[in-house]
Amino acid sequence: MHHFALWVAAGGIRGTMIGIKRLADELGLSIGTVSRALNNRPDVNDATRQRVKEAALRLGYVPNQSGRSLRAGQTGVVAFVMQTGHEITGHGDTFIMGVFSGIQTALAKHRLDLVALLCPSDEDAEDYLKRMVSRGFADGFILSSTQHVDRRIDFLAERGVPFVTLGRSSSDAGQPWIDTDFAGIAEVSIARLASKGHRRIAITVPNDETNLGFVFTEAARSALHAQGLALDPELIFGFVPNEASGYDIASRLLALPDRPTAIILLNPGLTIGLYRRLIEAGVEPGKDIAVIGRDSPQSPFLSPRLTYFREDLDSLGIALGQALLASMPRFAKSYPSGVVRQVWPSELIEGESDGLVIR
Amino acid sequence: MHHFALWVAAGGIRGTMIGIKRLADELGLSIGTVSRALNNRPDVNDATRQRVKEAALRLGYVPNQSGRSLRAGQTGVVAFVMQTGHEITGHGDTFIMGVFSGIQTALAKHRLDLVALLCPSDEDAEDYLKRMVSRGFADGFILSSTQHVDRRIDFLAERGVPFVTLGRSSSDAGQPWIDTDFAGIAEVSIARLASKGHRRIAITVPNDETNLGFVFTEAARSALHAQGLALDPELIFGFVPNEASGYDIASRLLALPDRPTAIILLNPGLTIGLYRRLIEAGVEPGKDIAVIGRDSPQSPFLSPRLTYFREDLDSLGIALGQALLASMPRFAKSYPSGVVRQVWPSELIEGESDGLVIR
DNA sequence: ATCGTTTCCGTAAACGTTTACGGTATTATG
DNA sequence: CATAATACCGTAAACGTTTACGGAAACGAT
Repeated sequence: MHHFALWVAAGGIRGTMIGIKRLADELGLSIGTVSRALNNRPDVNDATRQRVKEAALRLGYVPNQSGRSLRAGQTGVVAFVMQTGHEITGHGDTFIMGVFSGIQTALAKHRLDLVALLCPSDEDAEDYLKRMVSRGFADGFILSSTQHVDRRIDFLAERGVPFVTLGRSSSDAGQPWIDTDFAGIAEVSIARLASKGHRRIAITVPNDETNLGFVFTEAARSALHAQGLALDPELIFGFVPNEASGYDIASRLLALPDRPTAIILLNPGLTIGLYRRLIEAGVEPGKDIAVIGRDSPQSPFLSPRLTYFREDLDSLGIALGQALLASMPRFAKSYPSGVVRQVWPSELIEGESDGLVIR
Repeated sequence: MHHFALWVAAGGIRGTMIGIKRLADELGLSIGTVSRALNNRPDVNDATRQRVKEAALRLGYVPNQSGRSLRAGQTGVVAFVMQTGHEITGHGDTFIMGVFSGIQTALAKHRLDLVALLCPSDEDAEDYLKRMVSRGFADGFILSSTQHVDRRIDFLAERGVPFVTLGRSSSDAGQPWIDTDFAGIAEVSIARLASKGHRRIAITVPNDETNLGFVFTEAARSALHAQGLALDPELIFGFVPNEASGYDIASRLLALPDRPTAIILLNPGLTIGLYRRLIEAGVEPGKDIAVIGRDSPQSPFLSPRLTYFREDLDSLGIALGQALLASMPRFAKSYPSGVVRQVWPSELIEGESDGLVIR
């Protein structure tokens, strides 16, 4: 049986932590020599180095991060900042996981670790970031869900902290960013719909100040213009990034006196809610209305098959990671100079959901 | 215009970092007094304390984390450990975000920060954890996706590091855990199906060594036994936690000479893939086969409506956070003693997908 | 006025690293 | 053999905090 009565971890972290001093004692060496041996400094005997490394491995010694970063002024950590709850919501977990994976492959070359910083939903995003930066939590930051005006960007730039953003912003401190190619999405989808005779095309934009809403609205406007169409304000549907919002949008759309014949869903989460509501109303996607969406784990499995835009998230993550590395003084030399500010292409996966042709 | 040519962050982190020394100089005080003032120690004049706090706020001073944790031997950080890619996959992002939110409310009382540690998919999970623990990254750890035998548990217990696991394991070091009530899910769903006349009920279990597969298999076996039924090995479908796997399971199921009349999906991601494949084959969920699933953001919007089990993730997260706090020496006194090892109840949401009645 | 308390603050050590510097053997050079 | 160069290692300072300790005022009581 186990000691159910009082399970309080024995010594906390420090209790059993094995430090460089302990390792040095074990070897009969000074801590200086041990440190140099482990860090592959030139002025240490090869035999000694082997001996030290062997002992370190045997005793499970790993340099204490606090000590190291205090001395070096750097942490070896890169932080991806997101907000609990309302962040990647609607994209499904594969979105963020794909990006993470890419970032990590970029960071691995320099033995940097990626962690996700979770801003509580009841704390101000800017305050939280300030706290984390000032505390010296990481050597570089990756910001997501960038706002139209985003004071976090100004703050980081002013502090001289290396950072990149996933998503551009009108707050521009000259920092690198990578963003979805919303212009491309607008052009391709609207041209496609227009060629099928659609003239009333609805779009969806976030309800809040997320910057992509501004970007996409403009992109859609000019794409429509290029087809000789106008953007009807009545056909701009605000959303929050979840499934219920898609359901709600469908309701509003169906209630319209002059219904659109097509809709472009900017957020993947919307799709299934919209589908559900349409089906309830006996309106079949692809047959009675055209729907174009974004990628999510569910996208390939919807019935009727969804037409959607897909991005290569892994390579996006790699680019994002490299952009950050290029702006970190230590690593900049290994990367081409010049700020990365790049829209990332989307590929159109053709399904049945936009099959409707207006004669 | 901006300086596009060479955007390398100015001084890195340290360059502009304002430390306690700087703050003390500014105030004409010693660093000791400043520190005491900020930490609400009794032996400092109230007027001085106000002056210090005001100046700290004005200058944006935040104690450097490395210095602080080096001195105190604690970091003020709790780490949720997950694996990039294969972790929460299939559950949708609301699952993990709900849990995070709960954990954070529990931690907020003690001003602890929650971060997510992302083990790269190409690194061994145990090695990664060892690295993070030894480096002193956090004061406490929350492990997820526990394996049937999970050496991480033994390691943490041996090191005396406070930790809890989300999901039990056969590796038992007496640590606290919280897990889904798989027995309850098995009993309720199987009793429900049996009462509708089902006798060939298929179940799904993870392909890998994830512990919940072992737990659920046994739970299902005894729940079936209670209904006078047996668990047919042919009706145990292995899965990986994603949508494509659900599609695949449906294919295998349809190809069976003696098809099951019902299936229980243990992972939410499977559902939509299974639905898709069934619909392709002209087999309608709820009419031609009974399907019971788990909660995901999509669950309420599937057609036909899914019958599924839902958990209150926020309260689960709170309990998980409190369990961890109770095992941390600093905070244990604020929490009831006794190890938390708890299965978390699920609620059945009735839909149409299990409507099929066998006469 | 003396002495004991209390209040407040400065000093310095410690946490675990890394690294500049200096010192002692060892080897090379004349 | 004497000297210079080299190889290797120990010493100590520094990073930014927190906190035990001690000291100097200010205050209270006798």
